[in-house]
Amino acid sequence: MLKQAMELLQTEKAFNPVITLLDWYDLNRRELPWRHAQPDPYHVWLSEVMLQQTTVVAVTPRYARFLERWPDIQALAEASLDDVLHEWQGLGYYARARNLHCCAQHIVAQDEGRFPDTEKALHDLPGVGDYTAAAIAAIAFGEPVAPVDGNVIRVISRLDALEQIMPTGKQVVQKRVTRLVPEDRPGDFAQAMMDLGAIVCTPRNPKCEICPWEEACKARAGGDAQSYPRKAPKKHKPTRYGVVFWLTDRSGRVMLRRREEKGLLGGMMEFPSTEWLEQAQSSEDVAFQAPVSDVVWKELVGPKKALEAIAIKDSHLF
DNA sequence: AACACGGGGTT
DNA sequence: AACCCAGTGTT
Repeated sequence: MLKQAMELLQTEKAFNPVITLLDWYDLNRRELPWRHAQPDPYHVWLSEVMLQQTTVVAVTPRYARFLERWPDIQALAEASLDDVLHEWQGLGYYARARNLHCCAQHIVAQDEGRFPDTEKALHDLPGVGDYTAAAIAAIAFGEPVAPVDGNVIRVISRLDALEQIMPTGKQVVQKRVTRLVPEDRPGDFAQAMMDLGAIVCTPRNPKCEICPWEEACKARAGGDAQSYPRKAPKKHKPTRYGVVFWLTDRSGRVMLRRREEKGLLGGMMEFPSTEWLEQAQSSEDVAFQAPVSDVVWKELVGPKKALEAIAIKDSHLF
């Protein structure tokens, strides 16, 4: 039929964003430790949780160590929470490690070790939200769903020049990207979207010249891709200042204290410090808050950088 | 909708 | 020094 031939011709010529993206992904496929042809759900789960708010560079060596120590979910379930938290040390968001351990025990005990295999079931796990449930479902089980993270929000906002304020308008992105998911390669599509956002469609100075979607991108056409996604003005977070105390005894041991069980870094050890206020305190106020008073405190001038590192000046952290 | 939760990066 | 980045859970 002539009509069919015309349609075929058109589909061949028309720009197909999904095909174009998957071709780009296949050409640039990065070999990462958590990439496999037949991904182990446990591996995908661990990598996705570890990658929450954490860079690939930071995750790569830690992921390898973690799997070496606990190669499967049974092994993780048998580990002590303390060991898991120590293995997680330095990665931040320690609730992730607690949830991981809790999930492992639950799955091994209640479900005979059978890993939840649908987006819906995955979402019930503590520490697995919208993004991670969709990511595991697509990558490990081939379910045609689309994880939406910051990368995907950025890529889709630019593709369609969405004026919705993000992340409030995340639903619009979710619907749009879900329509794009190819039935045959949902996992590759998910990873390709995130790679595109991480490598090409970056928050600042996006590399539009090498983007597989350049000709389709509305924001690019408008000449200001970087201004997407639209965002609400952020609240001011004032810097807070404090002093950390470094106290050693004759054998060189350093004084630590344990934080409250609830709240930030609950139950973990820290250096004694003053309150954290928006204005630097007087030396009298600092001395009053010192853990011991019958010593002569010396201000560390040389290693001040180290002190700053310990103090973590970032206002919203302390 | 706003905030808490740690770590990293760029300007 | 100031700013940006951004999943999950709680409120």
